[in-house]
Amino acid sequence: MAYWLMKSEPDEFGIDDLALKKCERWDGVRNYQARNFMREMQEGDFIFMYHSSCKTVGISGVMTVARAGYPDPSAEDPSSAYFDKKQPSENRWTAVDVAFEERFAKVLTLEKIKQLAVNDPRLSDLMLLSRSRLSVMPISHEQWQCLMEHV
DNA sequence: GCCAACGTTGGC
DNA sequence: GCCAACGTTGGC
Repeated sequence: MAYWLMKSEPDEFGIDDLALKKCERWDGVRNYQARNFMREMQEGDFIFMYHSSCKTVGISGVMTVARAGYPDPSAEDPSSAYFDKKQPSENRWTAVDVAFEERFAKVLTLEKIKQLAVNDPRLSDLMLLSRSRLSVMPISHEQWQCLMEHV
């Protein structure tokens, strides 16, 4: 059992959208490190959904991995915004399916997480705070518990 | 909308 | 294989 965090822009697809749809493909990731983490995901793993580039930035809820990594169909689809123009034939990219688990009553904001990290050594190596542009990252069990205590 | 951070591309 | 140019992410 592993824990992860994935970023999404809620104007595109947020926790409310997932709550309605229950299950959705998570595609369009075009960064190697993020992709490699997605390839490690196992069915049943827990994922924080993180809302970025929006009014209230932070963790908005919990998802689970419904289907482990598989070739991302959007990379081969010329009509997709995520079409891989360089190498459409050798699908380099990975998608997973995610299932809705929980929507937090209040977003656990980035601001709050930064505050918590000042005093709680469990959060000292949270990748969210050190790797600003990484959109998929692992979360340790300790970090997960610590963050859940403040939801 | 600005801009810092940083990943990717491509010339050499 | 270096590194400058370029493009994208994401907080503010």
